[in-house]
Parts: sequence; C-alpha cells; structure tokens
Amino acid sequence: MVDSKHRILTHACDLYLADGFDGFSMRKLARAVGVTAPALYRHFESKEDVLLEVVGEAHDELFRTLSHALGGPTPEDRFRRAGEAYLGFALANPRYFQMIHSFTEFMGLDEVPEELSRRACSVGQFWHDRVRECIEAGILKPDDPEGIGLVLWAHAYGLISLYIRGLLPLPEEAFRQAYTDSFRRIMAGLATPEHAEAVNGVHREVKPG
Amino acid sequence: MVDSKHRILTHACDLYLADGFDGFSMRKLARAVGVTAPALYRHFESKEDVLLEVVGEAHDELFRTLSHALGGPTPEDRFRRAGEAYLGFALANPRYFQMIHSFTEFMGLDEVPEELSRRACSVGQFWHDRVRECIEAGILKPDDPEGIGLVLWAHAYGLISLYIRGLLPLPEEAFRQAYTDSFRRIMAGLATPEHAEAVNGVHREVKPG
DNA sequence: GTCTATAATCCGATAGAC
DNA sequence: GTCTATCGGATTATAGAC
Repeated sequence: MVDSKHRILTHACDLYLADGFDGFSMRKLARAVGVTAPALYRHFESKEDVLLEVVGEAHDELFRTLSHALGGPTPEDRFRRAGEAYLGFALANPRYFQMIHSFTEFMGLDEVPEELSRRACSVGQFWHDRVRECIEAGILKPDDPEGIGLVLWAHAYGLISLYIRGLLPLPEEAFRQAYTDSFRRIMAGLATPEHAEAVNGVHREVKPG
Repeated sequence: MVDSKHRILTHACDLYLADGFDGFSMRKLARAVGVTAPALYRHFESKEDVLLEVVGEAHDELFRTLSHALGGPTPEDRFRRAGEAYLGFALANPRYFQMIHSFTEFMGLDEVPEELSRRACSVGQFWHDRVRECIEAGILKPDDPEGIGLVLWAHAYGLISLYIRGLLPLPEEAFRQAYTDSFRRIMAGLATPEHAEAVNGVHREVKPG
C-alpha cells in the first residue's frame, strides 16, 4: 500500500514535469497510473496533497544536485560549484525549480507547510555554510554569513526566475553568460580586496559613459 | 460597451486581489458584476484574456508607483527612491507583484504575449535609466548599464519574491531591514570608491569569523 | 480493511432565443 | 447584450465490491 503511494507519486512527478501545474489533474494522473480518479484519494487526501509531495521530490532532486558541489577541494571551489549547480538544476528542471519556489502561489496556500518551510530554510543554510567557510578562508570579507548568503540566494533565484519565465529575451547560452557576469559583479563587493581584484581583472570591456 | 468592459475589469482586479489566482472564476466575477457568466464572453474572449488585462492593470500600477521616484532631485536620490518604490509596491500589492512576474506559470503560457513582454522590458529599461545616470554622475562605476541594471533588478525581485512567498521567515519590519542591508551589500561592489566607502561606513557590526 | 464506482457540485465555455 | 440551457471536465463525499 505504501508501494502504491510511491508508484502514484512517481507518475505524479512525471505528469507535472510534462504538463506543468495547469496541465496537472487527478484524472490524468489516474489514467497514467491505470486506476480511476477517486481511487487516488485513498492514498492522498487531495490534489494539493499530491502536489505537496511532488514539491518534496523537487527539493530532494535539488539537494542531490547541490551535494555534488561539496566534492570540490577548497571552499572557493565548493562555493563556485554551488552556484553552477543551482543554475544547472534550474535549467535542467525548470518546472521543479518553479515548483520549489512558488508552490504557495500555485496552490493558493496562505502559509507554507512546516515540512516545506524547513526545506526552504535548508537551501538558505546551504548557502550560509558555503559563505561561512569562504569567510574563514579569507576569500569573502568578514561579514554576516546569513546576510551574504541571502544576497547571493536572492540574486541567483531572481535572475534564474526572470529567465525561466521568459522575462529576459535571451537564448540559453547568452543567459549563462549573463548569470556568470552578474555573479561576478556581486562578488566584486563581497570578496576580500585581493580576490576582488582577481575578479575585477577579468571583467569585460565597457563603454566609459 | 467599452464602459461595460472597464467595469468588468475593475471587478476582475478586485476579485483577483481578494481571492488570488486559484480563487478567481468567471462565475464569481459575473456575480460580482451582477450578470450571468456567459455575458462576460461578450467582452472578453476567455478567462485567460481577462487575467491578461489584469496583468496590464498591475503593470500600470507598478509604473505609477515607480514614476514617483523620478521626482527626486539627483540621480542618486532617484536611484534610491526607485529601489524603495519597487519594495513599497510589492509590499502594498503582493498579488499584483506576483502576477506581473509569474503570470506565465499561472496561466500555463508557453511564451509571453508581446504586449506584456514589452512591459516587462520597460521595467528593465527603467532600471537601466537609473543606472546610466548614476554612472554619468560618478556614483556607480563605469560598467555596462544593462548588466548593472540586471543585477539590481534580479536581486530586488528575488529577495521580495522569497519574502512574499513565505520562504523567508521574517516579520515585515525585519524584512525591510534585510532588503536595505542586502541592497547595500550589492552596492558595495557597484559604486565608485568614494561612494562605496560611504556605503561601507554604515554597515553594521559583524562577528570577525 | 482496501480499493473502486457512482453521483453531487463546481468550473470554463458554447449555442441559440430574446 | 444578456439570458437559459447545456457540454465536458474537475474535485470530492458516499456507498458499494473484493
């Protein structure tokens, strides 16, 4: 019976990834699983309940991707890889990326369920950890790790969101470049002088006003 | 007849702002207007059509708010006011803010309608203008205005979005402070040395690792 | 107990009378 | 321009089959 639930959830993730939020229905899900729609309500309280578990799967996938960044040899390397992993996850799984950050809007929730609130906080914590060890290694200026982590998270999330939603009229390769450039511009103010110089040394030609 | 359409649109905005996307239905709208549902289809092709015009109203309201920032006396002042106006709009009209940036997800559109794409670009353009005049005034480093504008827009949008969606467990006053702090941290890397020093001079006490 | 089907209710959208 | 009537599809409570 717990097996049935898992099988349904697998199909639910596939359906959401294929058809998106507005294309997701319990009837379609039932057809995919091979049962009638009401049967699903034996395993899940509601459509919302199913989607909330899909959000959980999305989070799991994100953390799987982020965890690869921890294989880097140095704090700076892990930091850089984390940024790349976040972008890579978003471009590889745009629907999961959207679901993770905007399920409250999608399903009209007034407040975030505790389970998912904790998961969201752990994305923030992951960044705080990367920041903290870069501060300790003298790569980032000594500042509040939570504040720095929030700047970086907000920027990366915002930029990727604008792109995924089609609000930045750029092809993917140009967007990857814009992401890198934008990240570098933020780092110019966060890194220690010696690292900031290295960062600024590679920034591209500009029109001098 | 154009008057009827306007009256329906007014009720549509109220209904969306009150009940959100998932609480918005043509039948509810018809009840609010005082007609039956099919009558609405004389004035709007579909529910999607109605909501697209609501997005237009949201954009109008955003630009009305942003335009107040242009009353500042100096480029720096207009720049600062623009940031505050964007935050103020989002906190005063969170549903409009969400609608403006994520209507594609809401209504399952594959691409952004041209009319709204142009409006989104003009938000970007507004920031580019603020950045350009600050560069010319020697407040921001001479860099690509579009690139700088994108960093600022992405960061502000991302941070506000995370908050509105309940992913940052902070009360509003604490969030306003976090927004200001985060903005200042970004500016540290974008402003010219003299202005950056002024900026860094006010940053709060930190634990030195 | 575990699963399924029927049916009530709501939604978006259309057809056709007035 | 608006109504009545109606279709197809959605969620979900209830009652019945294994």
